[in-house]
Amino acid sequence: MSTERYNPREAEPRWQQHWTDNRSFEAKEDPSRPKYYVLEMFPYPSGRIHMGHVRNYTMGDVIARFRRALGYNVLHPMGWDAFGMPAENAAIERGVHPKSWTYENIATMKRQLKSMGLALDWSREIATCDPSYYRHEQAMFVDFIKAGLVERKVSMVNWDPVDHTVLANEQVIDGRGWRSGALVEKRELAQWFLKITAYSDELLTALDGLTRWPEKVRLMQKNWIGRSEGMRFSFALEDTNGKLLNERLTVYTTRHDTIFGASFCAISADHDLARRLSETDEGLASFRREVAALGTSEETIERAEKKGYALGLYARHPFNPEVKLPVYAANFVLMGYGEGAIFGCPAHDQRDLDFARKYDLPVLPVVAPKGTDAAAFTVGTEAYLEKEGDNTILINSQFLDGMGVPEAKAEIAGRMEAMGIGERKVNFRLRDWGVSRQRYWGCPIPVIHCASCGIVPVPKAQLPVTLPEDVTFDKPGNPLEHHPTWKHVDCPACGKPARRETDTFDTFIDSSWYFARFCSPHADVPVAADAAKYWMGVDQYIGGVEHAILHLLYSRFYARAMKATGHFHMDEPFDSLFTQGMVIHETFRTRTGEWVLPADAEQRDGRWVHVTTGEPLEIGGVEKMSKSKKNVVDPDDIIARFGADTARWFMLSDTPPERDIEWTEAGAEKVWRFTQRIWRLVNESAASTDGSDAAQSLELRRAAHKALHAVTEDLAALRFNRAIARVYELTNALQAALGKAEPAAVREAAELLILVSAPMMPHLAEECWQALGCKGYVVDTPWPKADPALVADDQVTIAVQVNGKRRDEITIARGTASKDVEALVLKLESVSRSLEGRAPKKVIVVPDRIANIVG
RNA sequence: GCGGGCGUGGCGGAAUGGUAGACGCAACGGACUUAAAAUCCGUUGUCCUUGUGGCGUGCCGGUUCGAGUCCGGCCGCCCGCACCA
Repeated sequence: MSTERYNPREAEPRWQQHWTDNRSFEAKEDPSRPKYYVLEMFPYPSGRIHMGHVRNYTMGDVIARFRRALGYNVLHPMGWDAFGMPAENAAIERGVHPKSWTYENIATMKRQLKSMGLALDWSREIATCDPSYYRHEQAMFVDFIKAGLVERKVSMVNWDPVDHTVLANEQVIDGRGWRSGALVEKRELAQWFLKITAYSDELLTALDGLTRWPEKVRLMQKNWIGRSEGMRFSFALEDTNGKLLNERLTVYTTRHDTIFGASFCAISADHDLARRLSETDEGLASFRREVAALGTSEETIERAEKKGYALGLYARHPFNPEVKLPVYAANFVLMGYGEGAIFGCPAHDQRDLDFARKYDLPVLPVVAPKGTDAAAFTVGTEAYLEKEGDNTILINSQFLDGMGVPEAKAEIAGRMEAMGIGERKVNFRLRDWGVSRQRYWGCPIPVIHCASCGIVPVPKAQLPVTLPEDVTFDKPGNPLEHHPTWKHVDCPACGKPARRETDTFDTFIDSSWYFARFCSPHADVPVAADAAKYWMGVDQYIGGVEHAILHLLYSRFYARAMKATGHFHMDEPFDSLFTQGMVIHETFRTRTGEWVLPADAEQRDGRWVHVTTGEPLEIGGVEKMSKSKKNVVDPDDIIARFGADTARWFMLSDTPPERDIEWTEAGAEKVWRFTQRIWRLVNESAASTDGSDAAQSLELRRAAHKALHAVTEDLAALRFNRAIARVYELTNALQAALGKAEPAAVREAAELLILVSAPMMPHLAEECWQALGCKGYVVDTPWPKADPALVADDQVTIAVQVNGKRRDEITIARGTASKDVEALVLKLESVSRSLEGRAPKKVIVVPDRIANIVG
């Protein structure tokens, strides 16, 4: 057979053109057909696509093509998360305008994505930096203001001193800015907030309904929202002389049962009381400065020592007037949670214990395992925390003695409520979402500040508020603030000179509703209801786990906020979520420690050296591909050398999609050879006309239909690596049968091989389809149906065990009755030998699987 | 510290409580070739006394006719959150 090699470089662009000309992937609403919306997290146009994109978009594409073949009306759109700081950094570093930088990147990346042969509907392409997109974002924000979902408050913010902007709590990682890596400082600023906390409970409880989300992601969100049930109550305060003040101290606790173990109270350094007292107490003022300096910095992370400053105030114990609890300002009490004030019970809280030991405060255990002698039970340097299964009771606690913890909590809550000093209260860890950013390349916040009218939303008729293009980046901070004219406008309410808001939105807002915009990307409302009702929710959403909290939580909130303002109809936009693993690669570095690109490393005489310098290289760990470690490969290179199908197939083979996959050159070459093997095999199949072995034909047909059946199930469950293993099996079976099986069987197997591999290698499939002389195109061919009679064998080989150890196997007709199997196995010589003369006590038969003789 | 996940050949990994190691890679042997590459055929968990054999899914124990899978306890690795009262 002298078939020419398959040439992806020639074939792939040709098929891509065919699909484009054919408008194969443009989606139209069609209520008569079942829809399927598959979406991958859209990319930030950073410059070029990376292998992580290749993996992510390949997975989505396989699903899109598979569902389409199954008869679904598939929506598979693509767009650009186009606002963000790298564009401004490019402007600062290279003098390019953020807009042109962004659009050039989009052009490059679009070309790259097209070269992957993705089944995308490009007619729905959106870019979040386009006014036709962000005008709707602004309009919805105005509606959010009216609906009370927006708040402007002065608050302590996380200030990134490198990027000169505010960060949300979610964007501070280990005390550093998520993008700049700079140590975050605390500052007080007036900021715009979206009231995500209004939905805390709702966002939490609705997680239970997201049954097709990874359990891990649901848990992460659950912990992030952080619901806790406790009590808010207040202490009477007195001064050093025992004089009652006309001010009470309110604290939050989840352990009100331990109230008799209280030995101090502590308030945050930012607490209102501490602020006021520091005006006259220089020691306190300096303590407050010290705490502020620590802020969210590294030292805090490394568990700064517990420190406090005694305020000279005492809290009266609500049930024991004899006991006075000294009140401290303390560095470990957070202003943002609960009341910013606590009571300390050292025996049962490690932080409180550390604090008490330092300041020599009493440590009185009040909870102990049942049966413990209360007088003898002490706590040393480790607080006693009850573990699961501990049977604990209250001790040293007057009227609570002998009660269990839940009972004691109920008792205290009841008494405090009766006394009118407190009530049960649910608290959340989740904070409101600060959305103001002091940056240029973002969506302008559509608000005007007027000296007489206050804050005035921009009237919808005046939207969009577009970004000025004539900006400079020669000084730090926000170019919008420096712009000579842009911020000066007349107040829409009174007409007097006023000032535009110069903050822009956090870019997470842009990505919190794009999935809905894709339903009607050209509509003159944010989301056209009919289109959204047809296409939403997203049947399969795919992206990295790194978005498990931020993007996915914001989107869930946004859906609700849009619903509340009439822009959307559902709460949960993503029916099914899949988080794929990263692409990892070996790292190389020189003796001097400089990272080297894999493309510049080569093996000579078993040693790794630099391609041009010949310098010896050390092989480092296999790590996530990153520019800093230079262990990246360029998708363009791979596609140019091997073709898109090879890159796609590699990304799906061997490793389960949720795990990290290691890219290797050798692996890519193997896949490339496999594409040639399929090509050769299909051509040989087309020419195979003289086989006549009926048994081989049946065997091949069985193999083909089994493979089809298995691939169908595996793709539906996103088990791409298993689907691919089944394709290899079919390839092997076809190869073995060539020249022996009848031409019809060979042809059928070849056709099925093409069709089941098509979602993964669409170009090669089309090319093979033509080579085999089939009608039409693979892209228009429905997914085949496996013949059940061929999928199930009529003979099965079952294992025969004696006392759970495999001793033999027998081949019997499928569905043989248990009693017949039993009779059969008891006659086996291997069985009687293994029984060593004992009589069989019992025989367990699992039909078509196994027989186990107990004796 | 809290929460979660994972430990299977030389490697990536298969395995509804039912024949552990599918499939791929690597390695080895052979065919073809002047030679190499490519391709094709075969072997490959491990041990021994090579059998109709023993052992084997991180370690220890349990449930079961039967455990990689379920339960309990360790060990190791990975991830998320982290002074949240």
